[in-house]
Amino acid sequence: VVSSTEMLYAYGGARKLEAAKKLFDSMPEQDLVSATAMLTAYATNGHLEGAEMIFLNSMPFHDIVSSTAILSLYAQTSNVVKAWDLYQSMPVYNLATDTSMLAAYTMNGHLDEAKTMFFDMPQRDLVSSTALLAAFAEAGNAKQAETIFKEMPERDLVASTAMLTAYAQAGQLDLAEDIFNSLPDKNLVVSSAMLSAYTQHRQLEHAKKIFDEMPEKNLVCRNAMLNAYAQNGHLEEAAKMFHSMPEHDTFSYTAMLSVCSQAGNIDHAKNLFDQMPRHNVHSWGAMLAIYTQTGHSAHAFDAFYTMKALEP
RNA sequence: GGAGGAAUAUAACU
Repeated sequence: VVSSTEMLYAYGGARKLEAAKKLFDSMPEQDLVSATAMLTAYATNGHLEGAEMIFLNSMPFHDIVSSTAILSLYAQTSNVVKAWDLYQSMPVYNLATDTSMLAAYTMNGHLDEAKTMFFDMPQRDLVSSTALLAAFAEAGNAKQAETIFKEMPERDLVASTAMLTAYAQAGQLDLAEDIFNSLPDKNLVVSSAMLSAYTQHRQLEHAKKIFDEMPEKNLVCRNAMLNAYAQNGHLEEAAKMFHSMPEHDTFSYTAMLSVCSQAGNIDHAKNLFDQMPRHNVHSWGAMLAIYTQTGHSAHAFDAFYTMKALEP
């Protein structure tokens, strides 16, 4: 059971959900630990139904680790109410549990609840502090983010990235650059954050330089570069970027819809929209912009109401 | 042997 669980964990981390499922189903005995590893594999892939099924049907009982695993998934998938209900029902808490509940707030724009949660927690550490810092960052509150950052006894790359984003959101590009330049080791995430900071401040050349110097690239940083072109009016470069990407997600498509909107190309937009794997408020919002701007008011109303219905 | 934090997209509002 132990070695199979290690394998399960590895499959989960490698996003090999099918392989994980197969292995889990073939295990002669499943225990709470292996079931939690399977739950986490679903969670890593954003698969809420699968994770809930494991949680409800494949666990002899729930401990703090298994409950925290699904709590974290509720946070990621914007299920704040489910997260709170589960959290309430738990007999004991620890730092990871509290931080997951905190993340349910910070990841979904509930800044006031996040603050209350954070200061009511019996313990705080680098991880929980970074969660709140990121919430301040998103709210454009660099001052409060800075307070948290400076009070941290130790900082890591994750915390520094959150602080960089806080400065960028607040329009303090120079301070964001200071953080970036002070880092001895950079990764894909912090470089993407800096890239987007340059995009936001209309410094396309700097954004491109960061992108070109990145030793590894993934979907997120390619989307970020696509948006650097799109948001700075370089429509042809944006299209070229889009077509050169090995894969696309809803972020890539929505960025391209915005390119079509700027180019006034409604037919291409419709094509892209139909190709999208999923539609959400962002894709409908982009279509709304296109319809509004081209005077297709009936379609615009459709898009508007569809969007409203999708809103959480 | 299993759980928590950072980067990318949308009309309007702020």
